[in-house]
Amino acid sequence: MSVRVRYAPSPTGLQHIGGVRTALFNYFFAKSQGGDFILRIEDTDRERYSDESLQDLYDTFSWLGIEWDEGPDKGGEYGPYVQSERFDMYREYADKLIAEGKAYKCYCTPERLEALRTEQQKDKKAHQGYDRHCRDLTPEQQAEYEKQGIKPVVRFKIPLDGKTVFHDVLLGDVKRKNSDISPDPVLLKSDGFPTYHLANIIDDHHMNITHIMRAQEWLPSGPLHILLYQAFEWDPPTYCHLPMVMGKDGQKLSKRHGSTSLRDFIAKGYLPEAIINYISLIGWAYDDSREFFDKADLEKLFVLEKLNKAPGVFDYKKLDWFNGQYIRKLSDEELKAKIIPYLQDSGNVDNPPSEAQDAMLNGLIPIVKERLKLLSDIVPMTAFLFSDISGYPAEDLIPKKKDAASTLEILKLGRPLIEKMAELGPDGEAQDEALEAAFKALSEESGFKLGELLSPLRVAVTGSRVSPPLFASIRLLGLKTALERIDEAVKKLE
RNA sequence: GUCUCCUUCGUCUAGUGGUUAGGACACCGGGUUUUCAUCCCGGCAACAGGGGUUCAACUCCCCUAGGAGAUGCCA
Repeated sequence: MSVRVRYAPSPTGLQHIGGVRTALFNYFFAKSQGGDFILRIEDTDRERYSDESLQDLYDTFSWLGIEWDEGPDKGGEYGPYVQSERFDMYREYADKLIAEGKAYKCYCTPERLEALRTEQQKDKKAHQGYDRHCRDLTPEQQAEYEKQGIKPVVRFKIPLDGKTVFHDVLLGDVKRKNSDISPDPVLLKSDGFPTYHLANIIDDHHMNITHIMRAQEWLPSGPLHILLYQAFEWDPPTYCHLPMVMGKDGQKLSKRHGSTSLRDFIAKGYLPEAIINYISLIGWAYDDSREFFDKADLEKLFVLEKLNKAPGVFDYKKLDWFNGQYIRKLSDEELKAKIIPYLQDSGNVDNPPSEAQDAMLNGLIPIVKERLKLLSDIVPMTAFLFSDISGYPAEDLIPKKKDAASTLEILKLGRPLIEKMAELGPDGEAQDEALEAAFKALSEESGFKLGELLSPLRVAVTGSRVSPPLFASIRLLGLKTALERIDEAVKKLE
């Protein structure tokens, strides 16, 4: 039987690292096995549902370049792939369970359940959860509740004794006493919608899903799901509970740890290649040394056997490092295309870029490429080219161990060389080398170190002690503006 | 509280009875460099603890401790 796996997100929020990791692992497993990857929308929570999250799902995966073989937008022979469109099915199966005595209607109000829960928490009762109040209602009692117009939920009868075991590819056999399983979970809500547990089992069965790969937070639901498969007399799929992704403090990754939604990562300028590569390495490793994998590699190399059991901490710094690596692998043209939107958003470049701006961009790419970690870094890194920089403190102009007077001297010494840069050679590396030679000569002649000579000029031109290479920056800025800035620096010191 | 899962450098990990316990990120130092970054070199740093099993345990078993997750008409 060929492998069929699914990613089944609920459109109640933005796609986040954890969900995407689960999707990726499912996808890579399917592809490595020559199987199919299916997308199913689990929109049974109509209170938290939002169109925006649904759109975000599509946007995120299209950005990642991950495609499913079957899904709402693609079709397929097992559709519909949206649970709200499979509504009737769930009701029928719930009724079937009731008829067979495997489930029952419960008329308890949310208020009663809430009160029950707080009381249990207060008393630290050994067993928490529903007290099975309605499990054995007489027909008369049921009729009474019905008469009151209470809309019941349908609950599953968890066996009172015995135990349930299921096999997990990663974890082995997971055993649990039935008395420890959440007492009689809700299958059908009072609004007629199924809960995750019911819909999930029914759909996975009908969609012929062979492997369930989901985060370990679902592990406690495993026995319940097995019991449900047994109740329907269906064969359960193979389970594999993936280690969870944690924040720095070891808790489940969440917003307070930093960005978690892919939308945030995209906005900051992470590349899909970096995200895919890094995320795939949380809880999975190929061998003892290889760490670069692209999508195609993982489609071939991913194996369940290499999965780790322990949860992994999401390391933003390592992701940054990967991103820098992937930025450097980009061609100048590719990087330029990716950077333009950031410059446009900041208002520094027109849409589309003017001819002059385009030329400037071409010159910019080579000098920023190995300095970028995030694409968005381009904005602060090049701010001096687009806006006034005169706000820097005068002290910044003064090199270490020097004073204002000698700095003034340095600026006056350096200015003529800059002014004549065009005469030293054509724009580009040749000019850089000639200028550098000129400054080295000046250094020997004047006794100032090369760094001491260039630092004040750098600050004068860029407003910062840290910048892209000075000479190239001056060419991009324009010689005229650069000289004006040097003159302003001189005034600042005087 | 109860149940379940987990436990190798700060972090991600390699390791399947005999290794100087390897790699990467981070960090620290050095080199290249007009600053920064890149790049190169070097360093730091781990088998949670205690019992077994065995000639031999990071590797197998048990206990303890710690961590996490679940305990919803959310998924």
